[in-house]
Amino acid sequence: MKEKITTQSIILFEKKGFSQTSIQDIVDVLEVTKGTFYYYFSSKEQLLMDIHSDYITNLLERQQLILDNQNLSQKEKLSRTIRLLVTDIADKGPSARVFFREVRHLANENIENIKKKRDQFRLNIEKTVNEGVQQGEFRKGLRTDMITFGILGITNWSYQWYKPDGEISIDELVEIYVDMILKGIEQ
Amino acid sequence: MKEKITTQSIILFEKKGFSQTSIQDIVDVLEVTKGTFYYYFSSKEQLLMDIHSDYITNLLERQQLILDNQNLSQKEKLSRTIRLLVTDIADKGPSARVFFREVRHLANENIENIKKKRDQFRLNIEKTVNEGVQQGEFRKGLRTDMITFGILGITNWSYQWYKPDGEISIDELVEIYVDMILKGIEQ
Amino acid sequence: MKEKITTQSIILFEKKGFSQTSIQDIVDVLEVTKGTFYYYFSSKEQLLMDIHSDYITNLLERQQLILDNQNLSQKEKLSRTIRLLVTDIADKGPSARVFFREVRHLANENIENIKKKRDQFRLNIEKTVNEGVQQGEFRKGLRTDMITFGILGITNWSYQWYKPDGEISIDELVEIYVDMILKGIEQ
Amino acid sequence: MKEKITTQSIILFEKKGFSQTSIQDIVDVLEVTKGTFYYYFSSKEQLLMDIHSDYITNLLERQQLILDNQNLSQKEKLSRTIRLLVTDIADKGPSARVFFREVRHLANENIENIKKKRDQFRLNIEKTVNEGVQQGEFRKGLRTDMITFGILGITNWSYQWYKPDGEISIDELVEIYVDMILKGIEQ
DNA sequence: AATGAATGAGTCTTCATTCAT
DNA sequence: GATGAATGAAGACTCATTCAT
Repeated sequence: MKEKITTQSIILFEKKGFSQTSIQDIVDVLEVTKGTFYYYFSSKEQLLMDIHSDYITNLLERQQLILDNQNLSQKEKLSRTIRLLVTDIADKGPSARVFFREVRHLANENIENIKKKRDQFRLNIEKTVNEGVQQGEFRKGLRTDMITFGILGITNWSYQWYKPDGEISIDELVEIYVDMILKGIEQ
Repeated sequence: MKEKITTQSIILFEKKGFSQTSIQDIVDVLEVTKGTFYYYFSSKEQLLMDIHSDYITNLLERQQLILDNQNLSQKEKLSRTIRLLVTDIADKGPSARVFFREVRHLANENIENIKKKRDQFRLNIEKTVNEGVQQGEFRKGLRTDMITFGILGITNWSYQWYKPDGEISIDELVEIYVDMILKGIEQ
Repeated sequence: MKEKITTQSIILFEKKGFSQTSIQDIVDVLEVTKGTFYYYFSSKEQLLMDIHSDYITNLLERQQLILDNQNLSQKEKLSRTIRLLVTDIADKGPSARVFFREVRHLANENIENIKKKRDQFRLNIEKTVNEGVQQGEFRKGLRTDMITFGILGITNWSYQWYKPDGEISIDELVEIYVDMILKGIEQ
Repeated sequence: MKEKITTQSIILFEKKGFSQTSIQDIVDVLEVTKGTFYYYFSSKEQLLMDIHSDYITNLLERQQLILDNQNLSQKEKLSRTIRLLVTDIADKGPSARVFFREVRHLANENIENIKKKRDQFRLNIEKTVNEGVQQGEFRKGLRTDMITFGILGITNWSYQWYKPDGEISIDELVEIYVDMILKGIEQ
């Protein structure tokens, strides 16, 4: 039941936004009562926290798998990280969108842990770019921190406009963005 | 008074979010009463509509000035458009952030006009890139629609993380992003 | 309206207790809506605070009138204070009972001011007894602080059992208690 | 387990009040579940009833022991009854406080039996005073019913203010009150 | 003897909105 | 132009209670 609530909440939060989704909305779909919700979650915010925490934790784990692979060039690592983010639109679209949109609704105590992991993910990308620079794969003199924000901008913004049933496939999109980004920073 | 309400609302919407800001919050700061608010605006959503409308209209106008300049190459037009977007963070930060974050709260009737202008802005960029391709400034075979979303991703995402009092200036940031984007798509 | 809400609340708090009385109960009787309640009071506890504050402030004022009268002996001052408390059962029964019963529901921030006045009232009695001892009206060696608690016990407890339409009048009760107390402590 | 629940409930009821204490609060401390509670008690009110019933039954028994002692004067009987009540603050503080404060939460059906015993306790005191009057220990013409309420006021009120770790001991307090009361009513 | 899941009615509170003045 | 009073619908959350296991 806890899982059913989480799943349903993600769908509703994505569709209507966190603020616009009431507990009643959630439990109505599941045909249970509000009491049930509060049996599993201490508050609406706690639920959002769980969603965020699950998502970023999983994302970080998958990023780590890429980084741990010693055989990959930095270009390849960066490509795969971009692919990771973009393919999540199709695979975990709602979770991902909720994750990127509703941070604001996490109060200070809760947000710290999430924010730390979020920063970790970003810093991992920055490190990859840095090493790419040192190893001559990317241009010298890049502001790698700003470049990293640029990369995240491209990928994360796609959560705003990408329609899974639109005219372009995820694979094509990944290719286009990888191409644009690598050309943008390589020697 | 109408202007004071708008200005104050933008500040509060940016700080706390649209949903989390009550009419009471707004009028409290201005030391007037809720009745006053409803004298000038028919609803909370109408106010948000006005803010969005003002912002996108102004943005479009300034974009048009760039596009109308016959002496500029497409690269230059694109650079200036990027500059336009990024400098707004510093100059119109709150408005811009409200614009990019709170679209969701506009109901269908209101959103059409805004959306049309928003799309227009994007299509203007796409057209610039297209012409750049035709004139040999940018690579052949680019999916210019996706590239455009990528460019917007880079610029708009900066509204999420840029701190005006941080270690990097707007001008430096513009330079970095123009460089990254142009390198990413030029011949 | 604010006054009507206060008056009605006192009646209901006395009859059913603070916890058992809902805002709905209060506004139902007045045939207004809950919104109205919250237009005048920021919370249920705030209302209780107001009730307590009004009561103790008024009680202190009337006590002060007695103490300021230079012509009275300490015995007389004490008699009049006892009369003050006991007659309030008839005159302000509900307020008084709410005051003596529902202190517990005031959270820490609110209670301080009330508590201070409450203590002031008690200390005023203690001072009267003390002076009575010094002037030879009351016995030497009395623990005047404990005696004061005893006096308050007698009077305040009457709020628990006294029935205005019972077989004994307030005036008779005052006489009995004044007699008992004075005999208990005089030379 | 039943006893553990009762003991723990008394502590919590005293600290937070009956209404403010949830079944969850009680079972949390005992590290059992709500089901367990309802295995032993049919309702929250039933539990409160049990607590009241236990307390007053025990109090009555101990009072009876005093009254049955043929060798005691009425003064002595009264003294011992006062001592009985006041020492309970130290010995059974929480139970006693719950008993004196939370009567209100007993609904009509339950309260009858308790009330009868409560009245019995009071009437036993009244009878002692009456006999004291007849035997010339106390003054003629006393309204013994009101005097009894006065005595109970003094003792019961001490449950409101007495701090076990304060500057006065129970024994001293008993002495002071016995003195005050006896002087107040004796020949 | 005890649990864990679920209920449902109720609680306080918020807030956009209306309207007579 | 602006106010102050009032509304009413909705929101998050609590909690005593039930019951199959």
